[in-house]
Amino acid sequence: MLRMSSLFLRTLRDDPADADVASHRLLVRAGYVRRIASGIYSWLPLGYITFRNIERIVREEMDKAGFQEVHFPALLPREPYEETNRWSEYGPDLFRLQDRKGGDYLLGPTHEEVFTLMVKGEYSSYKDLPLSLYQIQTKYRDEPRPRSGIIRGREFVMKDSYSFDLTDEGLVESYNKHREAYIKTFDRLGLQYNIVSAVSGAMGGSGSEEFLAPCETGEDTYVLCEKCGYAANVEAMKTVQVPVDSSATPPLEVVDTPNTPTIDTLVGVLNSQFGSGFTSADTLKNVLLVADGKTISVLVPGDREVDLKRLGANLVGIKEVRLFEEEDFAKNPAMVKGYVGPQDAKKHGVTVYADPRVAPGTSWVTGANKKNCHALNVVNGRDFTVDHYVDAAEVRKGDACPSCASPVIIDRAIEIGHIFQLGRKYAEALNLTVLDKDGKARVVTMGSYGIGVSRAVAAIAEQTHDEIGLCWPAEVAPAHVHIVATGKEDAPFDVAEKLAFQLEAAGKTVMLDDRRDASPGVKFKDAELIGNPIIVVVGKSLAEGKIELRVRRTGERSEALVESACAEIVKLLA
RNA sequence: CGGGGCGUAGCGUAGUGGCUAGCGCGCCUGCUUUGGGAGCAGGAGACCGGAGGUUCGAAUCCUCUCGCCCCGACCA
Repeated sequence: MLRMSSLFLRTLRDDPADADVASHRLLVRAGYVRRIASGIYSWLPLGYITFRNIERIVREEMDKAGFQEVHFPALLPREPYEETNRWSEYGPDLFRLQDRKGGDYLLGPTHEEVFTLMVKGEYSSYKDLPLSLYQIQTKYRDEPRPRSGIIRGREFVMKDSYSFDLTDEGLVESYNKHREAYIKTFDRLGLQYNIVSAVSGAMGGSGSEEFLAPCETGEDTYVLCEKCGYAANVEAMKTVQVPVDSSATPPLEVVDTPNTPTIDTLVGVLNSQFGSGFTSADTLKNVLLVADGKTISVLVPGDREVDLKRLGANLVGIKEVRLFEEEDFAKNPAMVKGYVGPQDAKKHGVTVYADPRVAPGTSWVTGANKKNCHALNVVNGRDFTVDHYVDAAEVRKGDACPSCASPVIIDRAIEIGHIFQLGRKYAEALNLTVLDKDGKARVVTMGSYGIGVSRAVAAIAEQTHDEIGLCWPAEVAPAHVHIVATGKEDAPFDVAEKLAFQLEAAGKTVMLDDRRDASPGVKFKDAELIGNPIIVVVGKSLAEGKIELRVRRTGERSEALVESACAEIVKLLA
């Protein structure tokens, strides 16, 4: 039982000045967490109880699925990360440190290497597979900019699992088992979420889905089709390409368009000189970039920007992309800034990428590769060649759903889980093989699955809070029932305590406000701020042998006789 | 790393060259009060983020520095 009279808790009346998002503000105000450095938080009793409730649910669902828990150190040696190249590839986001002998260590940002090595050390037969291991561990990432309180910290707790299989089919099966376990976990946590297809990005691998909890303050943007349920991270959103018959398009024509280095100025001149009706969507934007040192161009319709994040995620085999700068133009005199067109790309050795919207047969106004000149009727496939199609244009609300063509919406969310089929990258790098039936060594294929445990505290707070405070689902709340005793007589305090014992005997957790010196108003405000699902008030109506029951979420109030109160409360919680 | 903002008591803040740094919340003591962040009286608590400088005099002006928050870049 948590007794408010002795609980290590001080609630704040004012919002902390450095907290912006609701979860951060309320978790601080209600005395759940305190910031100790940028992106690093301490958990106070209420916060830690809530945290452990979430951790418990995650653990239970992992165990039910047959995954086995292990525990690795957070402090790790450099070598394994050297072998997979991540000591250097992870860059400045990795917390590195040295021991007294000058040996390099790191604080684990994720644990693929050590899991792989552990399995390698123990298992060597296909008969031992499939296998799924998990741990719940503190992770460290020196984020360039920690933000939003608990949502993106530099120290956070994550449940990460890894599956090990002999075959690709086995991997899919393990992946699906995790997917099921995640659904059960997040359902129990009371989170609303969407499962969206994602690109696996820096980690490599193929199939990948994210569990996103929609909320205003989320930092992930995703696309959702309300009609058919298609959901995808913007990076992973596919654009359906519709080729066009161009046989009737007049031949390419170069025209003078003085002082039109931008799409806007170009459209203006086109409409004044070549009849009206031109819009930016009729023009072709030719964005030059340097990809791993080579010049590439990316074509998108003139009314859209190139989404560099999306492009980067979809460019296969390219590590680093940056925009052309002045000095790049200076080095490449054939590229006329503001008047670039794809017509001569081949000649200059420029690889041409195009968003699928720039479909074969479509006709455009684009640069003529000559200052103050543009070309009309430039047809894809006739006047220029696209080397690769890549989803690169910004995604907008109303774009066509790739599966049913209805307009999609765009929403924000917090990423609470990520599952993906890692494949053989780490097993290969660390030489994790098992002998198959024929006695031949075969590289194991892996899956990797994460749940942000500490982040889930914030995500639930974001989705469930209201104007007056936190508002937890029963299973994660610090207590199922928050009993407030009011008045200066002993009676309400005695009745409240008795009820608390009854509830505990019935398997419910209880927080009892037994403070003698706090006024009823303070107790009510605190109860609402702390956010336990049922608030019980023992006070005035005790004269008639009654107590008051309130449901925090709905604000519903009812009365119950003291004798039947426990049963009523248990019923309310069911 | 670029842009913006902010560091004054545990928390929220006022104070733009002049007396002993002010207020609210919280905390301590006493009395009163007990169904919506109570009232009165008394009290403790601040080297004004740090260093250097200008000045008769600096929380206040200048330089440097450290830290924090937000937007972007980056990252999952």
